[in-house]
Amino acid sequence: MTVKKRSRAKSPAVAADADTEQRILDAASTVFLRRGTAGARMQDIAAEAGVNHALLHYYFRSKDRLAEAVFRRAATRLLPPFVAILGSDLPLDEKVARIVEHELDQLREAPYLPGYILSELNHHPERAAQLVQTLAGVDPERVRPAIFATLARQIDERVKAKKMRPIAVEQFIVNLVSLCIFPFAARPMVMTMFGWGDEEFARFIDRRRRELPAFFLEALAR
Amino acid sequence: MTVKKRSRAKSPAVAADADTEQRILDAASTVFLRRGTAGARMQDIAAEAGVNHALLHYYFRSKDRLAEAVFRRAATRLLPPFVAILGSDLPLDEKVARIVEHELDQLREAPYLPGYILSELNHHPERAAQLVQTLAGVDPERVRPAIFATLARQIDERVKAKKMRPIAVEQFIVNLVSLCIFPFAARPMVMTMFGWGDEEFARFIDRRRRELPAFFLEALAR
DNA sequence: GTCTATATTGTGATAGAC
DNA sequence: GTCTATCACAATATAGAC
Repeated sequence: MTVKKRSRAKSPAVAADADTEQRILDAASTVFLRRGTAGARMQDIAAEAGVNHALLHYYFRSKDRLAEAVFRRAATRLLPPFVAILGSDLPLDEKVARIVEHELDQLREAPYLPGYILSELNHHPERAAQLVQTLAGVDPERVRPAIFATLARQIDERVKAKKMRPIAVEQFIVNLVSLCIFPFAARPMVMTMFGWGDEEFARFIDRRRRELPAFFLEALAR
Repeated sequence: MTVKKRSRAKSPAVAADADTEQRILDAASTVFLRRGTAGARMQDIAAEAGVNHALLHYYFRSKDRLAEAVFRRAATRLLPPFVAILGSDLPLDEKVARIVEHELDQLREAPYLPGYILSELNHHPERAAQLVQTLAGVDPERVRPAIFATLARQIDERVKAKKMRPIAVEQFIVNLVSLCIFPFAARPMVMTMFGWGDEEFARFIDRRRRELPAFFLEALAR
């Protein structure tokens, strides 16, 4: 059960090709994100990385550990920026605008990310807890109230100023995340339903990036 | 390659216990929805159904066919009502209200459905086409324009009456679907992030069911 | 129709040469 | 570090008795 610690002091002189461990991790991300953890084959990952499949075990010991590394990296890319913006002291409209722009820009480059994360969390809900800790770096019990307090105060101020209808913080967050992430998670369905190819979907997202902040903020205005 | 047609004329006299094929399909749904198609094991399905695993092959021949049957059934439950309401001649606000109520009621009973559908479609995008045909019963090229035309007309009328800001039909639909379905697809994440158990999530959905129509319609009002 | 027993792959993982 | 060869077992699938 003890984890064998390998010494991996790469001599920079030989590094003509990219770091192998990194290449494997990249390949694993590609395959896991497309096929899902359970559906992915170690052999396919090895082929994608252009290495022998024995090397995957040399570097990551087991499929489970490799999958965990990929999941951790994927989650780290998706959530922390969101939390950072939401917990900042920017004005509310600015937060919304930035989140929409950032998420849509990010996901345009990695459209499989949302589907993969949601899929993994549905099949392995226990990883959600680990995820929250990873993204916070600390106990979520301490991070959550901080974001909530800031956000709740901002909402409350706008409500008091009669510029906004009341809304619970949780509903606010879920609405915003839904509108940003779902279109990518449902990309195959959306494209088929509308009879789209990649370009049409890209244009759809472009437009969404421009119009979504107004849509969202208008929903709360009064 | 020919599919062996079995004769399955059940004598109603003996049907003390439930139809076995149905029991298997139900069990398969349960397991596939929780574990995903690739992650599910035929043995687990057999155990869940309380039958020998050889029977799964007797009734459904292979895991692939069983998975397809489950997927078809799941998709049939999720989408047709949505399309039906959207394509009806109800007034626009009524459509929104009914969709929200119906979807949230439905998904409260089957919370794994959205995650499962999205997951399967991400891993097997080719099934999306089959899905659209299944739900329409006919060529989607004929069904899509009909819904679009009705909806576009309704939106246009409200815009002309200065009661609504312009919005593309596609964005309208995706926004509505996002707000209804995403919270369930992201249920494990939402519950963990907010530190919720089942009851808190249920209350969250209850509240959402009441407030979402207004939120959505206000977003479009002017 | 339902079971037991068995065949047949597919796939993760390791040993050991280089 | 990287490869070849091989193991061990899990999982789908089938044969055949009842």
